[in-house]
Amino acid sequence: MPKKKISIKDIARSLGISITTVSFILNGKAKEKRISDELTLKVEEYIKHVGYRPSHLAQSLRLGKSKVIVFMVEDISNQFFASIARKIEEKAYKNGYKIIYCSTDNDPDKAKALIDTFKVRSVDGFIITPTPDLESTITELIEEDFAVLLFDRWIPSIDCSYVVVENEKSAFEATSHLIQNGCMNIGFVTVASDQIQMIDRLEGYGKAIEAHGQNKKVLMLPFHHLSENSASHKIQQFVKSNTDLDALFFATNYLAFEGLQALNNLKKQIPNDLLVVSFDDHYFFTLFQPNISAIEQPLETIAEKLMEGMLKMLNGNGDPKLDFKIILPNTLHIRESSDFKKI
Amino acid sequence: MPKKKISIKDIARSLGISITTVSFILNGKAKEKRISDELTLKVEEYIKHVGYRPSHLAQSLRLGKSKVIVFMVEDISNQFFASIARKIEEKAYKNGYKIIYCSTDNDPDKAKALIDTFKVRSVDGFIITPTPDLESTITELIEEDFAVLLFDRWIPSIDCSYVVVENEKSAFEATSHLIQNGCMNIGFVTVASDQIQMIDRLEGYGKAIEAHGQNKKVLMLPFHHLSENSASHKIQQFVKSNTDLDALFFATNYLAFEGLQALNNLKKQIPNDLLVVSFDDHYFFTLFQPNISAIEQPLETIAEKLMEGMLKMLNGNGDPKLDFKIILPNTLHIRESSDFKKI
DNA sequence: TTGAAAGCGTTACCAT
DNA sequence: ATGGTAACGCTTTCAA
Repeated sequence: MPKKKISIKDIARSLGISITTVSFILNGKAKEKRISDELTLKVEEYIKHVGYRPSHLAQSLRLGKSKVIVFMVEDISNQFFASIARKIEEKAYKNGYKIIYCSTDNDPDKAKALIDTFKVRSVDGFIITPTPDLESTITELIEEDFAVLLFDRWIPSIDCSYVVVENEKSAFEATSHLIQNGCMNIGFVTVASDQIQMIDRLEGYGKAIEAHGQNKKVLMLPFHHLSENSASHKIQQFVKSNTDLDALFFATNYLAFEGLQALNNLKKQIPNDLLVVSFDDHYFFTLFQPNISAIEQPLETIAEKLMEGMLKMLNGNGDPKLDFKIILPNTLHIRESSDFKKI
Repeated sequence: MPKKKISIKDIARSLGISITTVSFILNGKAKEKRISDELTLKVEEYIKHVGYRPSHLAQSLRLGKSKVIVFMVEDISNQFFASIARKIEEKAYKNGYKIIYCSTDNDPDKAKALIDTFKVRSVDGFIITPTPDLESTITELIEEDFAVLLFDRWIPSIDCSYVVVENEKSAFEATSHLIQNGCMNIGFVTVASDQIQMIDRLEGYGKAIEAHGQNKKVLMLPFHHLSENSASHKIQQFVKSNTDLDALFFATNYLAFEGLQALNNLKKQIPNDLLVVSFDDHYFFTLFQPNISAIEQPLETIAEKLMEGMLKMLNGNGDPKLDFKIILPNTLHIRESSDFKKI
């Protein structure tokens, strides 16, 4: 027997008072509206007694705000996104927001369809890792007064708030670190993608290489079908055909995993034959023997900033088009894979 | 300039017809209600023209269904749960459902608070990995006619649909496999928890050990504060103080990770010094050298069954208390860590 | 074949 | 100090 759902009206009727009064008390406006303490107390007790809970649905409809934030990422099962999801969740709930997630697979059509679904006036804000070709969709979103916050990557051509990390700088640092450790031929393994964070990482690598008068050796893996371990094969080819390679810098951790597989197949020793560094630290890198050097993104801070920005936009005191653009520094963890002294 | 939100009323007014007619056409009841093809077409075109989208909020309020499912797990950043989340998402969206996620950290109070939050009539169903002490809360949920589906673990004392895997059987198999490979002293590493799936795994291990007249060697790690690498330390102690140990069976993959760390610190060779098997396969296990044998849960099938069950309950033709109890088989992947022939 | 109106549960303006 | 009521956007019964 379903517990009978009780509404404000029921309360009002039972207590012989009006809906308005109950509503005022519920919303803490008892004092302001000068409702007697006596009645207030009586109502509050009754409410607790019958276990009344207001309907968020009705409130949302009435107030035009749903207290729902969409968290749209490339793939929620990716450790990086899942970790952020975990951290954001807490902060959101603490502020009375719920989070709906969805994955785009970096497919623009899917992303657009998803955004379209959510635009149907039932969400307040969007936290998005934009796929390519999303400029107009996002611009529309902003014009329609949704709170929009990009992260992981941003879109240079539009004016939209974001939270990202220093991709170029960290890639530059990591590459320089390899060079300082004596590497003369550093290969960079990345995916063929016009995602800005990938371009920035490549850029950082390139600048460091050029600054030392070395030559760039870049392996661009096709973006799709990476999962079939063709990636590992391709990396093997790359290493075999570039016999003078003395280091490998992976643009993401999943590329590094494939790469480690490849190096293992080739019986290459790390760091004796090749030094290794990867973007995106992972629990696994410290478990692996030897430990793999990696650039750690500040997950906690990213999540914090994300919620901070979102809440600011949502509670938008005044400025609706708040300019919230955050670029966070990373941490390079130098481990055994790129430093003989650590071995 | 926010695009003006357009409602059924606007459409009706613009076209000089009634709201009812528009609603009927929108809901595909034009034929049934015998509205002229002419008018139907006109309305449909107008709707497309102005880009009208119905308000889910208002529909939900009216229909008493929100098309939202809560996915409540122990920790959404855990690879296992994140993977299921990813797979469920797709199926849900395809059926017009949205998914709100939340993590309990296996804390009953948190779980209760979360459920309480969602009960506020704005969700249709719950997919839950129950924490301890949740019997009454879940029973209530069911009584209040929410669709409830447990997974990963279930609650023996209450009658509630679930999707789980054959924990005991697989643990039995894995243990037997170790015994067949000559192990005489198999240690079982688990967490001190009364989660049924953990108990079942221990049970499976125990039965296999007993069936061969061997002795049980169980290490129960405290459930909380596992992250500080005390777990690894404790496993080291365990291995050191049980010198005759010739195999380790980990009840979950994160325990295995800690264990591998520990074995590495102790300079133990796998499989020469110790064979290793773990519950819950992980990408990492095939990357690690040597590859680690593991029991793989059928993620895809779990997600499939979860959505299948959920949809059945939600569209509940007749039976509201549908008895949807699924127990899925796992796959034991025998790899180098437990089989000398594979090396 | 179409329309009026009630009702879902709120909030907030305007009365009293 | 408290109450009546419109409105949020939709579905559906009943009437015409």
